[in-house]
Amino acid sequence: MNSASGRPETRSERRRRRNREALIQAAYDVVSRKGIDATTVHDITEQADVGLGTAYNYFSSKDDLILAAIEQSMDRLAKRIETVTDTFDDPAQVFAYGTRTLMDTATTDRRWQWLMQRSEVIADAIYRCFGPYALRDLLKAREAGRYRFDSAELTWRQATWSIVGTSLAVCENKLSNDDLTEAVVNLLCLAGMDRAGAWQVARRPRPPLPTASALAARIDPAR
Amino acid sequence: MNSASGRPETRSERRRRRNREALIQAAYDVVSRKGIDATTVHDITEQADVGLGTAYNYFSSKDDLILAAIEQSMDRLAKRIETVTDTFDDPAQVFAYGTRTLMDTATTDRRWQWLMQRSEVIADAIYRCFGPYALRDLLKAREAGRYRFDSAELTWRQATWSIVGTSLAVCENKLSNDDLTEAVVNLLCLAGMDRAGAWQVARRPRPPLPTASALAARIDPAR
DNA sequence: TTCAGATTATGAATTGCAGTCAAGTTTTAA
DNA sequence: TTAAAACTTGACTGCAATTCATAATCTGAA
Repeated sequence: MNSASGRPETRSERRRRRNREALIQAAYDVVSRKGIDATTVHDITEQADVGLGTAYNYFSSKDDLILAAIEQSMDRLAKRIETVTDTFDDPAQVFAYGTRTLMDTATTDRRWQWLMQRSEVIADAIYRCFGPYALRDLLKAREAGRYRFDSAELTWRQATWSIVGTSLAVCENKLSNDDLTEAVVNLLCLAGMDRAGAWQVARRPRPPLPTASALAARIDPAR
Repeated sequence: MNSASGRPETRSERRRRRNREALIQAAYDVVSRKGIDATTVHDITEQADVGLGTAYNYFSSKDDLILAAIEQSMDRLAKRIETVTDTFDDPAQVFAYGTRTLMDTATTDRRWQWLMQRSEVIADAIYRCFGPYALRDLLKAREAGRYRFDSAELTWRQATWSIVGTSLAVCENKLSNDDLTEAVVNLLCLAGMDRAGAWQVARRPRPPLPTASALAARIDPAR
C-alpha cells in the first residue's frame, strides 16, 4: 500500500518487506531441498537469518508460510506461460499449452516435485493462482466455438485436480512422460472438444518457455 | 491364509484377527468423529481397548492404520455399488453411476467428509479400491462403442482426482450438490462421450444403493 | 500336565517439532 | 531527547508419534 504512493519507505517498512521476502525465499529454498514434511520452521528461519519467532509475526503457521512461497512461484510461472500463449492464434491451444506446461513443470522441476506431497494444498493453489488466466482462456475458446463446456469454474476445478493427480503419478513412475500428451487430450475432451480435434491440438509443437531471467529483462529492460 | 484351509484358528490367530479388526473399526469410528488430524493413536487404541504399543504390532504407522480403515470402507461401498450396476443395460451408465455415487457419498456421509482432508491418500485409495471395477466398466463401455478413450488407466486416474477435487469443493461449499450432474457429464466427456449423450446418461434416474445391512443379508442369508 | 522358548501386549519414556511469550531491541514522533 | 509503540528473539511449553524394556501369553515337545 506504500509502494503505490510515491512516499519513500520508512525504516521499519523496509525491514518488514525484507524479512517477508527473505522468509518466502528461504521457505522455497528449504522445501525444494528437503520436501515439505521434513522442513522445520527452524530450518527456514535459520536460512532466512531471522529468529524463530519472527516467522510467526509474518505468517500464522508453517503451512501459511510455505503456501505463500508456493503461490509466489506459481504467479511467476503463470506470467511466463502468458508470454508464450499471447502469440497463439487458436484459442483452444492456449489452455492446452498452459495445462501441459503445468504438468511438465510439476514433473520435471525438482522444486515442484516435493510440493506434490501435499496435493490438496497444491491443487487449491493452482486453482487460485492460474484460475484467472485459465477461466479467461476457457471462455474465449468457447466463444470461438472450440470448446463446449457448461461451467468454466467446474471444468477448471476438475482440470486442476486431474493435473495434480497425473503429475504425481508421473513423479512416482506410475505413468511415463509420454502419457502427458494423452492427458492433455482427455482434458480438452473434458472441456468439450471432440477427440480428433483434441489430438490435433495436443500434438502441435510447443514453443519453449522464456527463462525467468529473460522474462525479468523483458518486463524491466532498465535493470 | 488360514480361513481358506479348514484348520480351526489357533488361540493366537484368533486374537490377532480380533485385534486387527478392532483397531480398524476403532480407527474408522474415531476418524469419523474427530477427523484424521485430530485423531491420536491413543484415541484409537483406547476405543479398541488395547495397549498403545499394540497398534504398532499391526500397523507401521498411524497413517497406515487409518489407510486400512479407509480401504475397508471403500471395498464395502464398491460391493454395494456393484449390486446396483449389475442391473444396468447400458454399459455407459455403469461408470456414470459409480462416479456419481462416489461423489454423493463423499459429500453426504459425515464419515467420508473428514477423509477428504488428506486428498492424496483418498485419491490413491479410490484409484486402487475401485480401480478393478472401474477399469472393467470403462473397457466394456468402449467395446460397446459408448466410450472412446485411449488408456483406461490414465482416464481412471484423471477421473479419481476429479472426483476428489469436486467432492472437496462441495464439502467446502464452493460448489453445490446440483453441480455434481454436470461433473459426471464432464467425466463422461473425458472418457470420450459426446456432450449430448453424456447429459442423457447423467440425467437418468439413479436407483438407491442397498443399505450395508441389506447387502450383508443378501450375501450371507444364513446369518 | 509341565515348562522352556517364542511370540505378543503394554504403557512409560523418548524424541522431535509447532507454536508461545516474556524480555530485550529498534523505531517513531513529539 | 525520550517515552511509548512496534518488532525481534530463542528458551520454553505442550503435544503426539513412535520406541523399547518388561510382563503376559501362547505353543509344542516331553
